[in-house]
Amino acid sequence: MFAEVILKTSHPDIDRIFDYEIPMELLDKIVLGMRVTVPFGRNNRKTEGYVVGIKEFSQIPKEKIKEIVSVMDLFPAFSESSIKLSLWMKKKYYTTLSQCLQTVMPAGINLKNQEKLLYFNKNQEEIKEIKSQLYLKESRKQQLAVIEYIEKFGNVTAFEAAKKLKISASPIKTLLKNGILKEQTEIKRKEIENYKGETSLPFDFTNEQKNAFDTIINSKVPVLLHGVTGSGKTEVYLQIIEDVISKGKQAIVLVPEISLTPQLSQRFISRFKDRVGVTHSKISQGERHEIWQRAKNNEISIVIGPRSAVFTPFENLGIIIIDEEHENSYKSDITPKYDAREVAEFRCKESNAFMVYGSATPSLKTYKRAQEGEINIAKLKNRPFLQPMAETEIVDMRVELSEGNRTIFSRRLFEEINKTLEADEQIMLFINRRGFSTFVSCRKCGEVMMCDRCNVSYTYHANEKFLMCHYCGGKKEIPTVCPKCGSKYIKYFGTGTQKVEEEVKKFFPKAKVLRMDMDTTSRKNSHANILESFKNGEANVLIGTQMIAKGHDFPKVTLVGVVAADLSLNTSDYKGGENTFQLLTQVSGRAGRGRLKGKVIIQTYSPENYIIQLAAKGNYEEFYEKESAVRKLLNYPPYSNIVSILILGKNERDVIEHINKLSYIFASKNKDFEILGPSPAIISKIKDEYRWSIIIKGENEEELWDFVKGCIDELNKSKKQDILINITLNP
DNA sequence: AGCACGCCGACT
DNA sequence: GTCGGCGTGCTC
Repeated sequence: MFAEVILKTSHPDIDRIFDYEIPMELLDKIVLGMRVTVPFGRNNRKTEGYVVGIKEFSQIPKEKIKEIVSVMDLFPAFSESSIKLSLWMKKKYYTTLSQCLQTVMPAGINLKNQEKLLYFNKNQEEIKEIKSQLYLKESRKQQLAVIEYIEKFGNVTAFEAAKKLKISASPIKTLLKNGILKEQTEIKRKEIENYKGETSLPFDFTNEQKNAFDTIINSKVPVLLHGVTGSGKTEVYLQIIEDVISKGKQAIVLVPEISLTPQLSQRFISRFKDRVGVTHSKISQGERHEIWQRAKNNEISIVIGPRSAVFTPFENLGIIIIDEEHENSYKSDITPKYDAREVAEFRCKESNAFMVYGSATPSLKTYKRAQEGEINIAKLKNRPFLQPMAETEIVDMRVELSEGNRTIFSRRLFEEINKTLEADEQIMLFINRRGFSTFVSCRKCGEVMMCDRCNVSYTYHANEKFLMCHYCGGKKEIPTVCPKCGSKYIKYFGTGTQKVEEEVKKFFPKAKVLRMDMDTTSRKNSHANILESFKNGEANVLIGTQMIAKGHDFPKVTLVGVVAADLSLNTSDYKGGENTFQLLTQVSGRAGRGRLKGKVIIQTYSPENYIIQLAAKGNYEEFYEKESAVRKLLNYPPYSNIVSILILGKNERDVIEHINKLSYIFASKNKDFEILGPSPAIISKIKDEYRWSIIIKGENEEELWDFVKGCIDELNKSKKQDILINITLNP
């Protein structure tokens, strides 16, 4: 018998099947999905490999074929369906099959084998008794030796004990089988506690919810559940999952890491108790592996987690729900750069499962698909248990300036902060800053310096003193007066959380302020600590970035202030508008979550901007119409696909030389793709590495991908060693 | 990716 | 006459 093996070593040249003979003694152990060690290369170096096929005959000349050395685990690391998924990912995300298999494999699999230790499964008295029994039976002296070894040297692995005592694994296996010893991973896992709290019962559906439920369970294609915050999406999820698991199937719920709050998991746990497994970045590799195993063994039926949970190895998958569908975190930023939404659709199609996208502000891509009938849609427009959405007010900061207010707070916001503090209610001040790039705008008329060609803001380069469009690479002098109104108040825009904190302390000395951003949350758990102390009322003002916008419930917050909506609107990429709409809608949802009515104040230099106006009204449909018209006009996604190619290296001249070469290859082969650049990346240098990029737009994703891959392959032929090439689809 | 092979210039 | 540079090619 022969095994088809993919090697762990990930390089395009060796990312193919190698045939190995299965030795007699391993015949019964080697099955599809097993991790094995094989000799590879001239030196027969021991290499990790994955069995992706088993066959009786091999085409490879007999003298070339080597034997598998050993198996790495007791059970296969992946199934046939995950091999199929990996093959699909390889093609879709331009990586090696080896990388994809490793992504699909259980987290912490290496740990498990190395760290499994032997423990006594009986108390001291019982052990004493067992020892004396063993002593009487001469043939089991080896078992006795194992027990005495553990008593003397503490918990060791089975492998270690056998080696030290120069015995086989068999006596240890017998001890395990008879329940005298048990194996446990060294990483201390929390015992899976039986849920003792109250069981939450299903709510009665409103008509809208009932309709949504019916749409989902009758749909053969994904369903977009478009529901405002507080419209009861979660209850719909819960009851559909109930329905799915009652049929013996399983459910995966994906949420962005940031909104995976204890409240949310608690809602699932109190409904489904120990049928639920929750994963997130804070849990250990050991616990992750535990959840993976329990899912595989059908001990749990529901897994909630961030994007990697999409690989949960349920064998009878019934539904995948992707909450907050529009979030960027569903895209992996490391290779393979998979999109959990696409992986989910693939898995659902394969196993005939339901698929739900949930969002209050769907991505344009998903909404477009719904509009075109490619997927179905269900809407939830009412908030059955909550106050109506908070009242939203837009304040024109240009007027503030012209009337002599040069502070970062408008008079209206100032007034409302005072009122809220008086009433002993809470305030959230939100700085919707994204990334690092800064733009230049006129504080008198609101004019923003933009690249006409690409409809994105010019990025301000403080060191070199010029403006640059990072799409087409176009440069521009920084104007000294506003080209539109002639005012001299034209300058780069940047307000940070620290500045806001200083100002709050200056103007409202009595306020107790908490600040949450990258600086204050770097320490472990400080994120949760800050939110907790705000919730407990230890402060009355919380200042923060995106982090504070998502998912949290603060019943005492009645005022939300968006200090400068322009910050996320004028970013150097085409998604600025979409992101701003989503963020503003989300922060607005933070006000008035309890019994008190909320108020939202949005400060901006462009109050006439449709994004800000429609976000204030909560009018998604009109936002979609307007924004998608702009995208269509400028040939941006979802009406096209964009590939961004990034070239990195320590030597700037080499980087530029490579990007120019690539640019030449593109130009010489190009048919009808729009090619922008080369230009320095938005962040042109990170950790001493220079970064240049080229952007290509094309209508058909596959054609564009193939074209780019072909050109990159050609560049690779003459590539210097220390140059890295990074390509991303629709970044 | 690793690793050996192999063909040229700078040394003991 | 040998050591070591890294270009080329192969790995079941």
